Amino acid sequence: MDAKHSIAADLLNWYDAHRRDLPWRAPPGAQADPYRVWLSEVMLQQTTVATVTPRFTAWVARWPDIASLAAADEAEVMAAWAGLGYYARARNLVKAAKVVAAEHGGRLPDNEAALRALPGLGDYTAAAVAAIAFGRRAVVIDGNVERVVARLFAAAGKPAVRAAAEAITPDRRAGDFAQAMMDLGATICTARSPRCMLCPLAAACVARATGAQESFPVKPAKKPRPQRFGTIFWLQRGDEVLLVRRPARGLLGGMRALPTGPWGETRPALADAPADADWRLRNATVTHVFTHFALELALAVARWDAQTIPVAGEWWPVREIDSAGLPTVFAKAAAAIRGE
DNA sequence: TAACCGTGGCA
DNA sequence: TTGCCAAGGTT
Repeated sequence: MDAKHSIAADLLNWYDAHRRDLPWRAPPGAQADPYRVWLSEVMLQQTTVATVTPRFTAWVARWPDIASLAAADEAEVMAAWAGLGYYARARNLVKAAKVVAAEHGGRLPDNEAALRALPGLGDYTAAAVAAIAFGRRAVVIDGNVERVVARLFAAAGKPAVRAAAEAITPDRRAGDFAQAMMDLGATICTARSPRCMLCPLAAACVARATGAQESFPVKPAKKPRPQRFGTIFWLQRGDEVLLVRRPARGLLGGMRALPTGPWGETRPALADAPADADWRLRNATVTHVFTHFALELALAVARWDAQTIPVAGEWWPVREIDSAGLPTVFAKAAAAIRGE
């Protein structure tokens, strides 16, 4: 057995003894449900296992298979995703479920290329589903694999990492191999302070040999995060507050929301209010950090006494605001206004 | 290619 | 407190 086969064998042996028990994983040797594998992979995109686990369980209780998801009410789906972030994932889940229902007989395609063509499945997710759900040999590269492989071979740059990952991916048990790499990356070969003393691959690790494990993978410098400002408009009629639906694309796309003016580089006042009302600006502000900018929101509050609705939207019971499926930034604003 | 796209936990 | 980090994808 050569060195590269030995890596896969050693890793799989470690996996058989130390694999994490996760709700989307089938018991050892059993066939995984492709829908659950797909759903978990999408939920786990840039999202921790701890965050995903309860959301996954609730999701499959509500939409247990692809057919139910393809027929789901999109507003309910978006509300169910609220708080998880990267909301295009939820929109693409429904889109892909409809494609699978209409064009694939209701079953996920069982090969990487066809999976890759579905919305929301990129190189990583298509490979992961092909390997984990269908036992295909696929080169699965996520952040964990990139880190593990970069350290194992002191590989710098994505092409070098991919070549190395391709070389060590076994023909058999490719799905277990991928999950083993991810478990190793999540529990042993961590980004900070890796536990090399516990690593089943330590003897083969090039970076470890020179003490350079924390220098891999090589990360590009990050750009500064700009500051933006905006105003949230809380319009209350009796015990209800005005909620709107954000545009289908872009930031928080398709999500229920509190009305807000545009977010710019200077502090706005009461421009772009959804109604001509007696707006009062609160002293407190709400801050929220997105991936690529930080936001400071002023809070404007007014009453609305007419029976009409000033803009396209809905009156929502304030007492039930937590069930509206608001993204976190709006949930924060609602909590701040109600708490005062 | 690089910008855009969320959130919560942790050192 | 601030920045980093987590099973990435789309345009």
